[in-house]
Amino acid sequence: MTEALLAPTGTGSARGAETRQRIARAALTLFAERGVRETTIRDIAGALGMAEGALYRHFPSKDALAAALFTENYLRFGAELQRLAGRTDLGPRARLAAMVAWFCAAFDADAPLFSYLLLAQHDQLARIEPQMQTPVTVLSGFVAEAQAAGDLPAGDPELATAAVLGIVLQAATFALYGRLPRPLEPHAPALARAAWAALTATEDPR
Amino acid sequence: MTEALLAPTGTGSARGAETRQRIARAALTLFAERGVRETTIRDIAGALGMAEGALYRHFPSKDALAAALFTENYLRFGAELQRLAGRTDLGPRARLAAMVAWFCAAFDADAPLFSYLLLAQHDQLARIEPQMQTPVTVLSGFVAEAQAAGDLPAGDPELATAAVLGIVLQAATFALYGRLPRPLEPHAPALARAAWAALTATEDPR
Amino acid sequence: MTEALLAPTGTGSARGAETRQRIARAALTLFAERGVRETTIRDIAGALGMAEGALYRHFPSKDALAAALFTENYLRFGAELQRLAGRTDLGPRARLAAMVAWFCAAFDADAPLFSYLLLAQHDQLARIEPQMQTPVTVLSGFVAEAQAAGDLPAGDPELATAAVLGIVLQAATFALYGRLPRPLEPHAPALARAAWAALTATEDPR
Amino acid sequence: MTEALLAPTGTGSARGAETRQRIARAALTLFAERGVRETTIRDIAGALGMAEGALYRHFPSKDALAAALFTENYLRFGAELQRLAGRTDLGPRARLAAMVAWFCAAFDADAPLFSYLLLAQHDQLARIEPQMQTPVTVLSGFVAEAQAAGDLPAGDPELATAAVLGIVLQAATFALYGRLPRPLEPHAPALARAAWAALTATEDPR
DNA sequence: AATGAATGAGTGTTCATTCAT
DNA sequence: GATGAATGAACACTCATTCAT
Repeated sequence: MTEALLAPTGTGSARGAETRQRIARAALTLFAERGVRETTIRDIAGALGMAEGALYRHFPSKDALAAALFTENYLRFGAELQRLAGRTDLGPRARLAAMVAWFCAAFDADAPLFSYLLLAQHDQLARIEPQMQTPVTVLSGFVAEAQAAGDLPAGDPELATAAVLGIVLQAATFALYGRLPRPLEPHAPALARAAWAALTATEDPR
Repeated sequence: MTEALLAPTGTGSARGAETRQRIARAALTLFAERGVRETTIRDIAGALGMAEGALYRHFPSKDALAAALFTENYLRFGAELQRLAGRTDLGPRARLAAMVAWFCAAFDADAPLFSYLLLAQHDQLARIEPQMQTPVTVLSGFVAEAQAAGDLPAGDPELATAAVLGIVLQAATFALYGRLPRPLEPHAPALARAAWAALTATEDPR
Repeated sequence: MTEALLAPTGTGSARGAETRQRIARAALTLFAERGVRETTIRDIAGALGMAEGALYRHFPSKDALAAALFTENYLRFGAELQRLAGRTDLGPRARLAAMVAWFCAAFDADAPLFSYLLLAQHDQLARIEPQMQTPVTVLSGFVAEAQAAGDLPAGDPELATAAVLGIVLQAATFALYGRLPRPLEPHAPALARAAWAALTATEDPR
Repeated sequence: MTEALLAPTGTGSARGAETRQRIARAALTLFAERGVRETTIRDIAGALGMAEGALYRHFPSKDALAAALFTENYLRFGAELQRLAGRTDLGPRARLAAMVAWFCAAFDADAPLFSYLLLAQHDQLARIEPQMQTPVTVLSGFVAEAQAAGDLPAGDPELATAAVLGIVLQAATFALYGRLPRPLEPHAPALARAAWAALTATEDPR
């Protein structure tokens, strides 16, 4: 998961590509920890033990670094999730469980990346083209289709999407703040159960 | 809800208190919209039509303003929520529904405040003393007690808390980004249903 | 001449306007001496004994300062010259002499300004709208009209304009480098004579 | 004219000398277009399709390159001009005409070089030793001698030199900015006439 | 109380130059 | 000889904060 952090946009020299990866990694960690704005180029360079100016050989600006970090990985997350959402060999509940488990595994594999992409609020979202496939649109599409197919009770698909996404992301947030123990994946079955229950909740019994 | 934005810490002059309120309101709106770091004192002063230096008559620093805005309202949110959580005259499901509805109403009444307190990630959280009653601790306490009392199936109370909080906060996030229509309160019953379902979800049927 | 250096675009406070003038003057001197690019904000602030950041309250950027310094004064030069070019009560030779004398006086009154506007090569010229009246267009118009009216022998008006302008500006350049003594105005009659002779030069006598 | 751009100071390898020439040419073009300060080593290297570090095999620093480019060619210009000024077989007017024509031809042959040497303002001038023969000193010497010999009316020789130089250089400037069509050489006779007229202008007729 | 000019410590970025490969 | 990554000292600009008025 980590090796794909930043697509090889650069020169191609082995030295250069490796350095670019190191910069991306250090930046991501700091961005996730304190936010993009509160992370300085000096911080990143310091964490790597290199001069500030050196970073600019590998990406044109801090903004561009933050954007590349976001866009590329966000879309990759979307694609990976779509692969699970499209498993028509599985029933809807199993697909949902697979997606929930994927979120947990992604968090465990790279918490800073997960946090940067899914838990922080950026203006980076503005750079996402409306037709692109993101984790949110994949989840939303899955719910809408399942409702249309009668696999889920009718309801507002966005509200249902919010419920599923919220359950998963808030668990990750709790893990990040230490309210939940890591890794998150052991909790995946319970979270999937909760998510499915939320999706299938109907009128109050009276 | 709005009048209590910032407790009257100052001199006591009516004019002064009013000005302090106006500053708090303008700051909150900008903090919620763009974040604390990306809001300058000049921005706040400009929004109010006053000089930058004047703000320092009413609070000692930008950080102190951000902290006061957070702490006081966060704890007030906790207290208001606790009032609902403690309604032992109601059953657990009704209490949960009341809390979910309260979240929705709070969002509708003051979205910038809601966003600043509950959707943004700050270091402000670090200023909260561990024993203080916050929205999160109230919710967590409610879930733990209900599980202990047998009103909810046994399970990890933090995971269950995350589910409820996530459902509510992600709905608010969607509303903020325009994925859900406002106001949020009409969605409260559906959200409460989803939250209750998530709390009561048990083993996979086999 | 100097008081008009920078039109009062700013706040209006007496303090502020005066400081703006001091900044404009210091910047102009340094820009004329070493060029815009090789003058740093630190240089200007240092020459004034103030902090660098202070300059930014009075103009938005170094480029904007250089542009304002140029445009406003360049157009003012054009207007003052046009006043002389339009003195139809005088014959063409007298008008030319008046314009040459004006150039000399302008140089003597404010050599840095003269140098910045007329002797340096900037991209600032690009900011001048084509229809605006500049020293060059005024001179060119005068020559073209005089040729059309038969007051000057026919010929390429631009070439003739270049001759007059060159005579005056090169004298100023020599004065700047110490090849000619200052002030320049005592040389005005001789320069006017040379300019008139250049304008009226016709075919080689043979 | 171009081959002499930069004297072979280097190792002596044919390849090396050729590369040095290519660097000098690319640097000169950029220096003339935008100025020394606003041209980066990267720009030059980029224009040549070579790496930045490679340039340092051929000259010790950017400043040294700019200085060599200036000094050598400036003195060569002086020498070429002196050859014409010394043509005692010709009368003074013919010699002046030859020098004016030479300026025009030099501009047409290599406008970037002409511009860099004669139209831009550098500190490079400071590196010229006072006794060296430059275009300016040659012209000045010619005028002074002609005045002393009675070939020209008495007058301030520097003022007269400024007139001649100004006529020629301003015409080149106009050609550079597109106010005059290129090539310049067809204008040489008219410019020579104007220059001679300026040199021979005497008292106002009364 | 209020104003807004001034300060000073940063911030992102540039670039001539060096140097390991 | 050539490459391009790395350095380090600027540079233009920002902004929380102070202070004379």
